[in-house]
Amino acid sequence: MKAEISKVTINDVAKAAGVSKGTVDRVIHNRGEVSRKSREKVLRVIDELGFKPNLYASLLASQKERTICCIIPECRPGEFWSMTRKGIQEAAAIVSRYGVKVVCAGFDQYSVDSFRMACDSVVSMNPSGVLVAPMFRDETMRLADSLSSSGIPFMFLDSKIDDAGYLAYFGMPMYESGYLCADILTGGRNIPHKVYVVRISRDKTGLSDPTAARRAGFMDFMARHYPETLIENVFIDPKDAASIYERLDATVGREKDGRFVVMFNSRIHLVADYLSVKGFHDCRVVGFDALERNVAALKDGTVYALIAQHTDRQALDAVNAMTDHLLLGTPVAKRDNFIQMDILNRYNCDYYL
Amino acid sequence: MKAEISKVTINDVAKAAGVSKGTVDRVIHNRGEVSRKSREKVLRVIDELGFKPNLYASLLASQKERTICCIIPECRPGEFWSMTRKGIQEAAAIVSRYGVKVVCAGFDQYSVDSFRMACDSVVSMNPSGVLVAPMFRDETMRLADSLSSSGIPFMFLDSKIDDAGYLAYFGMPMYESGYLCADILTGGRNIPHKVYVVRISRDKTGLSDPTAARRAGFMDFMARHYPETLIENVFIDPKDAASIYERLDATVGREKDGRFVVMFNSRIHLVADYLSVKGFHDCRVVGFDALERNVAALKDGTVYALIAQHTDRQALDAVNAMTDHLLLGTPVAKRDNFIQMDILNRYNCDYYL
DNA sequence: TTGAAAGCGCTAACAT
DNA sequence: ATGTTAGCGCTTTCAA
Repeated sequence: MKAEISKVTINDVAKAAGVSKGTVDRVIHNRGEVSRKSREKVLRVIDELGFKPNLYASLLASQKERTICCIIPECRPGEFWSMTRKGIQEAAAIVSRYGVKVVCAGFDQYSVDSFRMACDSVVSMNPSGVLVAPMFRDETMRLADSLSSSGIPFMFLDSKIDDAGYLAYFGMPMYESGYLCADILTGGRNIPHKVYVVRISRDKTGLSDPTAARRAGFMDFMARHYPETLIENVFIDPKDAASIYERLDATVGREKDGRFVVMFNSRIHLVADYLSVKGFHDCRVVGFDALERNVAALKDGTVYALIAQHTDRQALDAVNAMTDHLLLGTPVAKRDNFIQMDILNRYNCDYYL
Repeated sequence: MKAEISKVTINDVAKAAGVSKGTVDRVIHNRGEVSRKSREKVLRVIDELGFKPNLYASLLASQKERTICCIIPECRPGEFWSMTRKGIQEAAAIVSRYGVKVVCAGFDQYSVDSFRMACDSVVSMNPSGVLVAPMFRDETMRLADSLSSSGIPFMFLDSKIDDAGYLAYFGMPMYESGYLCADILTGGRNIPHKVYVVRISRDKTGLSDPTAARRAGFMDFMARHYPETLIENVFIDPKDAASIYERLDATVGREKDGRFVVMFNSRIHLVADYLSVKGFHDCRVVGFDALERNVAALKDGTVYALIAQHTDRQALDAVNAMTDHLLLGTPVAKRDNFIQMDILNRYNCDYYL
């Protein structure tokens, strides 16, 4: 939202160009009905005088309303997506003053059907712009096509699909975050004998795994710097607490040479719970995202570090960018907006939001 | 800037309360001339209808201009304060649309006189609000008194003076940043035999040292976790390159047991230059702030980590908060706004801004 | 193709 | 103490 308030008004322009306000307005919004001659003259005068329309007067007069739809996973308080939702809320409050409404269409991140339904409902609303967390590739492509053909701009949040014609992307550089994670996990210790990568077992196939790139970055770092270190995957089901303990007991629990554990999603607190209950204190544990439960584990020393991102700010930026685009017709400043990766430990986490 | 756009207008309120727009307006801005009875009625109706004045219509109509003055050190590109200035610029562009002007009064951060002059010039402008980096205690108190007695609100940036009646503070938690710094410096290595603290020698006395609290945090951490470690202060003059090398040669250069070096201001690049020229690669170096030259040293491996803060965002937040306060009369959301401390290493610095 | 005029919601000067 | 009215800069009919 960069438009400068300018002292030059549409009246000044009209006078200087020898036409009426109406004509100037028609030129500004190129809605035709203007002779080439007047058009050129007005354009020249606008340039000479440095006229910038007053956005607020414009909004006041037009009383136009726009709607931005967000297609975002549903979640419970404290879960990953709640931060994003918070950012969207905040943004909604701000842009409401420009006559822009923000509405969310939620979906179950483990259900293609629910994603499809969310997409359909959004398309049927004929929104001015769309923000979407593209959890399912094919359905996202369908959505993208549908929106594109209606001339509705859309942006990706958190992850992206490159060959969809998105207006902008806001998210973390995933591969690099895995690389960073490996550095932190291994930094300043003896060479780890083995690293446990705890993963969520997904029963459905066809789900796009948003952390795949992160895992790749991690593996590349390890292969390069610690080729001798063993990597063992441990699959758990987040909904089945008992089985988590079982699985971890059979793996991490048996380790004798110093426990190194990572997770690439936001659920490291599951591991922290286990370690804490078992009284394992000699571990090096690194995870992602500053969920309350993760930060608690950071503070009590069970987790060594978290790699976090301000998804709320990310969402806010996205909504703002979309609003700018809608109101000002601004071509977005940057197409791929990579958020910074924040390293959190027990000493700086208190000041993280 | 949270005000919701509301469908209820001042006309609706006037009608419902059985008075005129003028009276409603008087009540809203409590500029007297209203009978108790009308006043109460209007207030009740406002509450019932949930009326929120349309800020833009209001701004449009009143054509009022306000000025925020910033008293900030002068600096060259790439230096610490240039980030802050950037944030102020950005904020200025945004709030200009609310008819708020932002002007900067610069000063030489090593000269009390120049600070005093900046303060005086600001006071004489009779600004609507003031942002100040309180580098000199006594002069800042003078400024605070003067502003307070004129009813001009002011905020502190970067550091603060507790017993001045500031409206808000935006900055880093300095003590904690020193603690964090010590943790990073010592983390995952053998116990350091000695740590070199490189400091700027200031010839003038009476300067408030903004990094004193940070140093205290650092020392406390060391005393607690590494009581055996020696701490040696090395004073350098940033303007005298030759003497820097001399001083470092005589200290850091002679170290045999692994070199640990920190600086508490933004000039760690001076040390990095030295180490790099000398070809010392076995060092653990930690500094502050993501200046270009510091980040360069981070990337080439000379510096191990930087603790950084987004002073641009900080400044932007401050200007926004002041604007809100001026326009909406909002009591600031938080008085002490501690910015997060960002840990930068070679793997995440590319995405830092 | 163009101009004139009536607002949008609010402020402020002027009446009463 | 209160109502009336003329704008603020722009959009949008409606005529011409």
